[in-house]
Parts: sequence; C-alpha cells; structure tokens
Amino acid sequence: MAELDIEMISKEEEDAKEEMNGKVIVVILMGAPGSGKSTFCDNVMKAANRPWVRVCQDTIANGKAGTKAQCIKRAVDALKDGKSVFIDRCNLEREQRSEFVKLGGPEVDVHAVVLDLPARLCITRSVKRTGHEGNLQGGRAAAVVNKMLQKKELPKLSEGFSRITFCQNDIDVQGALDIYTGLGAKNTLPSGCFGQKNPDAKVQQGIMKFLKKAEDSNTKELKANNSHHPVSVDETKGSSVDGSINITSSIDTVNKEVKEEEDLPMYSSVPEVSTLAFPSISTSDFQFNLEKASDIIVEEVEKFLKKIENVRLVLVDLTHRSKILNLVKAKASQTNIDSKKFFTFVGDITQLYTQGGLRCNVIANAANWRLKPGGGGVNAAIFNAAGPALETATEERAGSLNPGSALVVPLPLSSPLYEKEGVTHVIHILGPNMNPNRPNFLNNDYNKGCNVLRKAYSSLFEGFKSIARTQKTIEKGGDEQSVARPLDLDQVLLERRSTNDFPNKDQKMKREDTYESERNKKCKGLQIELGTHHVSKSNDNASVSGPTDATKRNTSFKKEEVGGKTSKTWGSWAQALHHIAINPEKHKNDVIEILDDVVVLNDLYPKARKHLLVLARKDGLDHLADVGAEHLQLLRNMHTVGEKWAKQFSSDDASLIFRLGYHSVPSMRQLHLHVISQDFNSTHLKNKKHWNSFNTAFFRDSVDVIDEISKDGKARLNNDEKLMSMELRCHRCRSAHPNIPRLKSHISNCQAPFPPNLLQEDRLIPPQPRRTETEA
DNA sequence: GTTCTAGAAC
DNA sequence: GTTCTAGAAC
Repeated sequence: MAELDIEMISKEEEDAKEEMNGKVIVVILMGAPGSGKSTFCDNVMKAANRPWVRVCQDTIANGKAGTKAQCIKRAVDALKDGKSVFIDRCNLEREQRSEFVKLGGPEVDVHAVVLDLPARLCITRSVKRTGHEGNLQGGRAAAVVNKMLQKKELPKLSEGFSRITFCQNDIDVQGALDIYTGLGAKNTLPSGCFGQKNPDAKVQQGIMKFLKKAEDSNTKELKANNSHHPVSVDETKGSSVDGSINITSSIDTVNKEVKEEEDLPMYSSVPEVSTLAFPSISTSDFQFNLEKASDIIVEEVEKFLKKIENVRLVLVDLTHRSKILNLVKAKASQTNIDSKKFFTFVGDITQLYTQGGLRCNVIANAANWRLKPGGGGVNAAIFNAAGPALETATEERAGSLNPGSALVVPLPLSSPLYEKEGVTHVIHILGPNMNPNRPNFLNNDYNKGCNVLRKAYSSLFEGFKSIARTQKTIEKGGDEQSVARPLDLDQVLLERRSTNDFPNKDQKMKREDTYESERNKKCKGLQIELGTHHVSKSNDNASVSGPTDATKRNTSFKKEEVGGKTSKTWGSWAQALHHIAINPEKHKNDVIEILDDVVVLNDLYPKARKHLLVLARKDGLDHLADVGAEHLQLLRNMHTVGEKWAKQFSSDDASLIFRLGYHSVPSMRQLHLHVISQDFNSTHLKNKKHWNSFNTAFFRDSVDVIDEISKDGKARLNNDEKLMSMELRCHRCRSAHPNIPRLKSHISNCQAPFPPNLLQEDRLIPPQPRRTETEA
C-alpha cells in the first residue's frame, strides 16, 4: 500500500501543478482527545490565507455538544459560502468520518490530517487540560483515549480523501500547520498520502522481538498491531503461562526499541483490580542479601496471593538492570504464582501511571523509622511526589515505625500523587535495620533479619488487603456500617472530580449500588402493590374532570377535546396517587396518616432523605391547575399537615430542613404537596428534571400558592420547558455544576446559607428544638 | 413517575 | 467507563 501511495503522490503532484482551481477544502482532523485537533485549527485560522470555518461537535449547539447532522449542515453552509472547513472531532473510525468525506465533490476537496501522536502524550494532555469544551478531564481521559485508539482506523485515499497528512510528532504537526496556514484561496495542495512513516517499522520490531521471546517460552501469541495500540495488561500477561515472561521484559524490549519516539504501548489504564506497587525493602542502602531478600519476596507474595482474590502486586525498581528485580522475576517464574497477579515493573514508583501507563491505587514506601521525608531513594521520592499532605497524614497516624511493620495512610486528596497517578493509599513499611550506627542494628544476624523482612512484607500485604477488602465489601453491597469510611472517602472523591481530578469510578459505582439495593428493599412492597393497582384499575379514570388552561406538554396525560373543553387522560402509571387518595384504607402499609381531607405517605422514589407527599383526597382535583378559591381551606390543611410532619422529622434530626410545595405540572394524578428535606441526598435523584423540578420556579412553594389562590383565585404555574433543562445550580450557594453526579457531590458538602428568597415567608422549615423523650 | 435501551460523545 | 439524550413502555 505504501508503494501505491507514493505513485499516487507523484502523479497527483503533477496534476496539481497544472490545476489552480481555487477549490474549497474540507479538512477532516483525526486524532484522540488531547492530540491537538482544536489547537491545530486555531493556529491555522489565526494566520490563514483563506477563510476557514471550524466545525466542532463539542460546541456546535450554542456552545454545547450537538449532533453529527448539525456538523454536516454547518459544513455545507460554510462550503456554499466559499469557506473551507475543519471538521474538528475525533473521526478515528472510518464509519464516523464517512459522512464528512461525502462533502467532497467537483468543487470541494476532502483532506485528512491525522494527529497520530503517542497515546501517552494525548492522555497527559487530556488529563492536564481544564477547560476543554468536551469536558473530558481527569484521569478518565486515559481510559477514553485508550479505548478510542483501540478502534483507530487510519484513513486511506480509497475512502475518498484527495490528500492525507500523517503527523506523528510535533514537527510533523508544525509542518502541516504551515502548509494549511499558507494555503491561499486560489491555491490547492497536491493529492496523496504524506508523512506516513512505515507504521510497522520500529515498534513492530520491538513487539515482534518480544513475541518471539514469548513464543520461545512456550506461550501464546500476543496481539499487538502498532505502537499506538494499547497493549492491555491482560494480553501481555496472558502470553505467559509459567510466569517466566513478565511485563517487565516486554516493556523493556519495546522501550529500548522505540525510545527515540517515546512511544510506549499503553497498559490497560483502568485497574479492574486493586493493585499494590512496592519497592524492594532493605536491599538498596543497606544491602540485605539479595538472594535471601528475593526468596522472601517471592514466598510472601505466593502466600498472600493464595489468600486473596482480585488483587495485583507489582514489584518496582528504577532500572531493568536491577538485580533484585531480576532475581525475583526469575524465582517467581519457578513457582505457581499467577503472572497476572504478580509481576515486576521497571519505572519510577511515583510515576507508574503517567510514565508507565500502569495504574496502581496503592504504593508502598520504604520508609525510615521516623516516618519522615528525606534520606534518599524511594522514601524521598514518594514524600516528594506526594507533597506535604502525605507528611501531615502520616503524622496524624503514627510518629514512628518499628522494623517489620507497616502503616497504611490514605493519601490526602490534595496530594499530586493522587491527582496525577490515582494513588489512594501509601503504605509505609520498614525493613530490618542494617545500619551499624543504630541501636537495633542486626549485625548480620540474618536469621533475625529474614524474619523482620518477611514480617515487613507480610505486614505490607495485610495492610493492602485491608484496603482491597473494604473495596470488595462495597462491591458486594455489604451493610452500610462496614463501608462507612470508604463511602465518606468517596464523597470527597466525587467532589474532587468536579475539579478535574482523578476519578474513582469503581468506588462511585459501588456506592450507588449499595444505596440502590438498600432503597429497593425499603420500597419494594409499595412498588409492587402500586403496580398491581395501576393495572387493575387503569380504566377507572372516567371521572376525570377539570378543564384547565395548563400546558399539557407533560407526557403523563394526553390532551383531549371534549365538547370544546380541554380535558386530559392520565397514563395508567400516573394513577397510583389517585388510587391511594380515594381508597387510603386499602394502602395502610404505605400511608402514614389518613385524615378526612388528606392522606400522607412517603414518596415511593424519595428525592431526599425525607420526602413525603400530602395528598388531597378530593376526587377530580388532579393538579395545581385544577385548584381554585374554593380549595383554599384544603390547601391550608395540606400545608398544616405537611408542616406538622416536617417539624416532627426535623426535631428528631436537626440536620433536616424542609420545603413544602407543588410541581407546576405534576407527573402523577391527584393534587399532592411535596414535603421534602433539602439535603437532596437520594439515589433516586438521577437527572436534570428531578433536580430542576424541585429547584427552579417549576416548584411552587405552598405558602406562595396559598397566597395566590387567596388573592387571585388561582395559582401561578411555571411550566416553561426551559425550566427543566436549566443548568444545574446548587440550591444553597447557586453554583453551577455540569452534571448530576458533580452536583450531588457538591450539595453533599455545601453548607452555604440558603438564598434570601427561600429564607423569607416561611418557605423553609428550619431545624426544630429537639423533642424530649416524653414528647416523643 | 420509573426502567430500559440505544446512540453519541469524550 | 461515564454521561447525556431520546424514545418507548408501563
């Protein structure tokens, strides 16, 4: 194929010289997030010699992400207008870009500019960037880039491009920049493929060498196409049956071959298992016998891995010449240790992810007995990389460490080691003291020394197990008490995500799952019962009354013309509250209070820790739009009952603050007053509509509704569609948040006072004086 | 109201 | 891997 391209280049170049037809161009940029597509466009457009329009799907809809169709339309418009177009989206797959290629025609050339930069560079840039329009930030970027590159299909002229420029480094990019910047309105560029180095050359050799090695070791074939393809740990490790070929060897080989291009294959960057990276202890400064030390490491690793599933251990050293590393590697290969669970790795333990693509959530530190920074080697490096936060966190837990002991320190979230590398814990360990100037000097007592070293590793692994086990507990939906600390941590982690930091998806997901199952248990009975009633009584809504002028955009009911008046039919699922209001005695398990004119129940899907509904029992009073002056007393009663319950809850729990109100257009039939605590801490609060229905003008405070009914005979309904799609703002400090998880993370901590409008007119029910035992 | 699904995006 | 959106079904 390369030869063919060269032929085409020379032919097309000749053609180009003859033709100066001033065509417009569509340049389809291709590259992973962080490859520099937007920057490329910006740089060309800054100094361009022809008019350009940049079409970016991330921002095409008034600054927000839009559809492919919108991009096409924008491009077509620009081309009609005589402007050339940059298509700024990833376009890594043939399918994704095919529609844009079709923009080409007699008057329009379609070019590709491929920003085929090292995955690692893209990841680093994606992680670093803060204000990217696509909102791709934090460590998540690594997973994204890796995944996208797995699907990468380099463009071919046969797809319909007249010119393809490959850029594999900054120099290539600059070259392409110059070409497009200098391209005048009347100029055209030669067709063909440019800049493509033999994609299989060096890297492939490296991989092939490794493959050969692996095959020699009686192993399976490794799949790896080229340098930019992520090489997953599983694939690499899977190539080894006996553990004799491990990751270090593969990386080393590849690394040596391609180091000029700084183009390492990426490891699977998202750890599916908890991973501990640890240095060799006591073998550097005070040369513990390496044979003995390596035996101990391998034995302790083997022992530990027999006890626990779903973890990985990685022995790390700075150089592939490391004797201890090679000894351990060799000895491990003689055992039954699963090379997926234990391997050696060459790299800086403080930069395993950013430099080596290996994600380790826990790293061990070869600490000194005072647990202080300094000294040299790993200890200095880790304290240095972790910043002062680690020192403080360590001090809080212990002032010193005995030989053979370990100390688990959760890494403060402000630590760069957490932010950049995703390390959540540092475990300090202290080996036997080989320093003759110290009182507990071993003096070559290797029996004792080996015991201490062994103990150091076993303490380290036990410490690691305690972390891994907690995580596992959450995964399996253990009781909430046992996971209290990780949940707290997760709250903070979520908060950190809002400032572009390393996400901790696993923990987040687990937490949601835990809460979800908890809620389900509580609500199941009601859910089932309500479900039954919808079905059995879905036809009993013949008595629906109440013509209204409310907007009927809500899908919970259909608008019908009956005798010139508008009426509505509610969906069967929207009837549950109506059934309860009409026959509360049939729902004794669900309702918590039945009065003559109202029924009180817990919301089936509470959007906060406490979320009650006060139902009007009057048949035909479906929603706020049906309410008139004649219902004033009923509204007051509903308010009084709701307020009574709110006060009762908040006297039991002083952290609860309540707000009472109605949805302008409810989804469920039967007028109901929401009594909802303002923590909004609930797994059922899942989307923008949920939030905005309680925190925009769509929510009508009960006090205001009563006021309006008494003055005007009707309540104002704020049911503009825009309200539901409004940006997510904290109900306290009014800060804006890009999505629900971040909002929830924020509100879990926000203690700002409520806005003035909520503090007025008794719209909020504040914490009540605590009830005494006798009152309760 | 919810759940489920799919597609699109980063 | 996560988020968002939309549509469909109940």
